[in-house]
Amino acid sequence: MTDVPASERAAVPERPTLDGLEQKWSEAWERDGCYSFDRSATRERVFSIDTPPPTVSGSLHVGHVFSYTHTDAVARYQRMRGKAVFYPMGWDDNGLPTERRVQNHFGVRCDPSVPYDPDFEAPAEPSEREPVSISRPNFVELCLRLTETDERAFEDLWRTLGLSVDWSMTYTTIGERAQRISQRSFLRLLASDEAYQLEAPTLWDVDFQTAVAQAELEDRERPGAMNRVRFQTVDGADALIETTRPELIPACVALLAHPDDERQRGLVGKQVLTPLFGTRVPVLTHPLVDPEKGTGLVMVCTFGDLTDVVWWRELGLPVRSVLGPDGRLTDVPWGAAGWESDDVERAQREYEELSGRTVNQARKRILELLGEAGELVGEPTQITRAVKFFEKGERPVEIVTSRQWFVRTMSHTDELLARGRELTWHPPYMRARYEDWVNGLTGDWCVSRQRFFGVPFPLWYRLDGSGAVLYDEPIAASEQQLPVDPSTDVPGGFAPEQRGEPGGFIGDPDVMDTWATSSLTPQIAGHAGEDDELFASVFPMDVRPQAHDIIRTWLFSTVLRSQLDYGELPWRNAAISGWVLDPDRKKMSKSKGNVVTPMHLLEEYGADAVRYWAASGRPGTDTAFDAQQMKVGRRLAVKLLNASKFALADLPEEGAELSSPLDRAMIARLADVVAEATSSFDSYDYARALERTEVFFWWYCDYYLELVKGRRYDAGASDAARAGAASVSRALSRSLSVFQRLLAPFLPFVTEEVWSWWQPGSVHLASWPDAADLRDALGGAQPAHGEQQALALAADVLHEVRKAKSQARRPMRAPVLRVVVHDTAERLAALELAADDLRLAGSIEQIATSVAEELAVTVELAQDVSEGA
RNA sequence: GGGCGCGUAGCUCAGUGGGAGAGCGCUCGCUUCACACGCGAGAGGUCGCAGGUUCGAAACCCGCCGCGCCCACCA
Repeated sequence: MTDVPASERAAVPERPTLDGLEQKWSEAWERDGCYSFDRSATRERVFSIDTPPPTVSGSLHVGHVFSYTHTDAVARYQRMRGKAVFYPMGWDDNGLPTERRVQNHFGVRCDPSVPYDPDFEAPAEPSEREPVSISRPNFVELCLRLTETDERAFEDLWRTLGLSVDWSMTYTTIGERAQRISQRSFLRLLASDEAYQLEAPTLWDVDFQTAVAQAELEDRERPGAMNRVRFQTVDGADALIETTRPELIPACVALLAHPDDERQRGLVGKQVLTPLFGTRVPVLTHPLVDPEKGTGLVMVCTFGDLTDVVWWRELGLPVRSVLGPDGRLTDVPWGAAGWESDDVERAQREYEELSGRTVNQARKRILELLGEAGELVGEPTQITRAVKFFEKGERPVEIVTSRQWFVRTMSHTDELLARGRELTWHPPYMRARYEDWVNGLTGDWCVSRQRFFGVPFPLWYRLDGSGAVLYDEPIAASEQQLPVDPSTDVPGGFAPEQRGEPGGFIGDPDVMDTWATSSLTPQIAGHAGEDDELFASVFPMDVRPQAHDIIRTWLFSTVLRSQLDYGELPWRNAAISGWVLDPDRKKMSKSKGNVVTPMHLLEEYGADAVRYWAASGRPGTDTAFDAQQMKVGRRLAVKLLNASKFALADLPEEGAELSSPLDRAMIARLADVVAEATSSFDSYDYARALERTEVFFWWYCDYYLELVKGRRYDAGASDAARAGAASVSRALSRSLSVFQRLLAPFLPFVTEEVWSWWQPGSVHLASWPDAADLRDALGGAQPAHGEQQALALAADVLHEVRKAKSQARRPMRAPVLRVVVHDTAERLAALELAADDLRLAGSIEQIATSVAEELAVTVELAQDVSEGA
């Protein structure tokens, strides 16, 4: 700690205030490059953060403020520990939400087959009629234009909140670097056979008409009807099944029973005819069939749900697909190979009633047809069941056969589980979510999406002489070309005119799953493969902060990509934050309409106050939104202003000694608090660090300051009094410096303000307080046990005196004739060390003592007597 | 169905083997020389229920109940 000459100190304001601190200091930090990453630092001196890039097209809400404050507190702590903190910001701007907004806002539609138009101007007004078809690069340009405003709104918020981000390191997930790195990583996966394409049953959203991944599914409760339907064996026996999806009867490929189900024994091995369509399907067995469910006999279709896929694959069943990518039933060639029927004419006739209809329409119609044919047994049962939805979708996902790109995960699950155990989780139990997810994976990661605003696959395909696509011969871009957009760029060896021509080429029309890019944030932020020096100094990163709901997506996929690219973890720690719940303990979400936007909170309570509320939420724990806590935070900030003003009114003389017992004892306690805050921060428990600091700070203001105030004002009467006053001054400047720094990670604005009153430079670049230094300041020897007892006992007695005055309805400065303290001889001896301070603090004329088993205090007010406990 | 977490004062929560705590809210008091954006004091709890281990359990073990989240092959 450096004492600055009084002439160079900023004056302590007459009336300190929190107003305007956000703007004043965020401008100063930007101007001074306070949070610039020190590129000269080697890896050991770096603390690197894999910042979550917020989805900029989503709404800003207090949940953002909550978790980003947690990370910022840790970042500020590490910076004060002397680390070069690598803390970039990213914007997640690629993906579906942006696409939808661009389509509506500009009245355009992306068509990857349209060539790029460099002179394209977006329509000023969206067309009333048909949307304009534009090329993918043009569409992406519009997306970028729209996201720019969103990103500014986020940046404003982050600056007002006081995130100590190095804004020169900002990246976007659709930016050129992100595209290049995503494409490069993909090409390498392709070369090492970790990426492959396959035509297979794929989870499919019929509205967006794109493949989706297992990780993007969620269950929603939906009402449905369970229908009992009659199949018949060729010799006329009934085989009853129950189904919620009768529209898939034409796609039925088998009936299944459990191998041990006696009731079905007569049917197993036989052929049955599908109702209405007369297709012969076998009755087989599979252990996954639950004999307790329905009739014990289940229909397998291609494909009604994921279980169908399992049965289809394991039993080697044929594909009979009736569902198109738009969610409507397609035409079907009854009588052709694979579509055999005992009554082709009838099958055609019945199916014409369904063809072209949506799933729901077809379901309704086939139930009528089955009813008319007498194949419906009994009344349908109304049930509620969980149905799989794409998390951003509006209709249930279907399973459609299509050609997609996959990244291998199933062959790496053991490595992924091992990496999960290497990673330090905060809090530790969050690892279970990761392990559950890895253990529950059922297939490789489908990374291709039939969308537009994303990173394209850097691939083209040859066309044969008839113009058919030769998917098995992809032409990969070279790494030097990246990033490429195959819908516009041309592969080596071809001319632009050959696009789409027989013998020519065609670009891969798909883009990558948004997580395929987000899973590379450490590489993107660290400029992997493009700035080797930087990347080496930040990777593997120290910490990934994120919320628990995206462990299965973001965290998992990042671990996977790092494992595939480098064979190691992308970071050492995962700091998992909870959610912000509304006061009714429901998750805040746009759809529930319970979202609280943060900007007005920052204006009303101040950034430090909002941060205080956020930092009180413990790692991993969901926290209810509570404006009351922000008021408490504001109180703390105001208290720091005033306590600082008090302490700085009189800085210590050169050579002032910490001679007084209470001062020494307080400093010793403070050293313990520093030690605890430090170890809490080291294990990412910012909330504990704050709580311990705060509790002690309030005690310090309420008891310590009151106990020593009198001695401080009483300076000058004698040598002893001067020494006593000098000791207070020394203790105040010591302790205040420590409090200001302990609170700096949480309340960056007010701490910077009070620091500026008496210290050079930024508090955020000052060194974190050190418990050993504080103890050294006591002259080597720890305060004696008696000094510690004196402080505790003086506080207890002061409390009793205040109680007596309060109960007598007298002012706190009302004089006390006599206080009798009853306690053990040892403790009474200790109290003697604090007697002078106590007398001044309590306006006490005389302190008498009496030996007793335990503490009791008698207070005699002037003209009044009151008993204490 | 499996897993994880939680259950302590009206509210939000801390407390991992030995005094049941904090803040807010509530009540009462105090124009106190850092702070009325303040200060002081007080009331308020069967620590979800039941059993066990222990000299001693809010904490450790077993079971149950309730809430939340994640996962699942929900026909």
